Amino acid sequence: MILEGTGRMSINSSSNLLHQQPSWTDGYSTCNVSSSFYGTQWHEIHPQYWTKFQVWEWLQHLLDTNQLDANCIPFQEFDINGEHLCSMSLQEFTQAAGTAGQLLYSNLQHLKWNGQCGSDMYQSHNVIVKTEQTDPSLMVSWKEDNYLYDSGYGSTVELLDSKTFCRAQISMMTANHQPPDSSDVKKLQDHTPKSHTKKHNPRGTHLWEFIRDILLNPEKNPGLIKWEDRSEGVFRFLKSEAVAQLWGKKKNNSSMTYEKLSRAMRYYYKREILERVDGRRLVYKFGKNARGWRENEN
DNA sequence: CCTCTTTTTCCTGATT
DNA sequence: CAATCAGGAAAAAGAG
Repeated sequence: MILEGTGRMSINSSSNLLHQQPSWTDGYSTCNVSSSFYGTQWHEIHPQYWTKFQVWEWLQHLLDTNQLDANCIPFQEFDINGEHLCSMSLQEFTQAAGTAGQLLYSNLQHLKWNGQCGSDMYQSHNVIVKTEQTDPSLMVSWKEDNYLYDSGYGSTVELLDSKTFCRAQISMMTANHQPPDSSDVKKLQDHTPKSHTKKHNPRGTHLWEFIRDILLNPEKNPGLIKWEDRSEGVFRFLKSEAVAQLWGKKKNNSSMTYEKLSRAMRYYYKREILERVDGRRLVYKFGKNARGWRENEN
């Protein structure tokens, strides 16, 4: 049902299978169950919007759930907000947190792309809780993606099960959440800039953000889009139809095409989210109203 | 149910 | 020629 599967496109799964997990932020809106307990917290909004404090909450949470020693993670190294955090590469994480960097990076990537999963997961708060620590297997699963992206010419997007991983993650997250008194968490529940609810869509479900995040995740970007000029925000679609398929998958619309996606992109010109780059096909440039794409943006 | 914004569809025509 | 680019129009989707 959810699958497109219409044999319209060939499934050339033979070529290099690349990982792709396009649906970041998917579950944030629906995962508000715990807000009644703790107020808005780091796990309720996209990492991109975390405050410095929420970044720490997240770090603390990882320490807790993984039963790590506090000195495993140099908090000082993470005196940064979510936007900055999201822009960090695996190398930077490793550099900042040593071996734990791997874990941090993996977890963050998962959060970025998977959000908090469906609300249904959260319901199981105290029911399912399979008490799975972050054992090696789970760590590995985080590193794998939930989707296999086949970048073959036919641009077929094949999705494998993602709920599995979400479930694993949620169970991990909830496992250690005993009653709502858990130490640190509740002390600061006000830090979330609820203000993101300003206009529309507080989370990142917009097309330009989707594009931006593909760009920002080189590890997960199998040559779909490439920076032409990183500092200027100029980028180029390498596989236009493949990106469109990915976008379509995210929107559960199997008939998305680059033709249609590009129309939406063109609407961004007027809003200055994108700037026109003429003469060059498949090339776009982030405009002044696009946020979060710069390397050192704050 | 209504309003406003964003995205999707479709289309005609121009460019590359 | 096939892909893109350009926008106008209008419908569909989402968020409030």
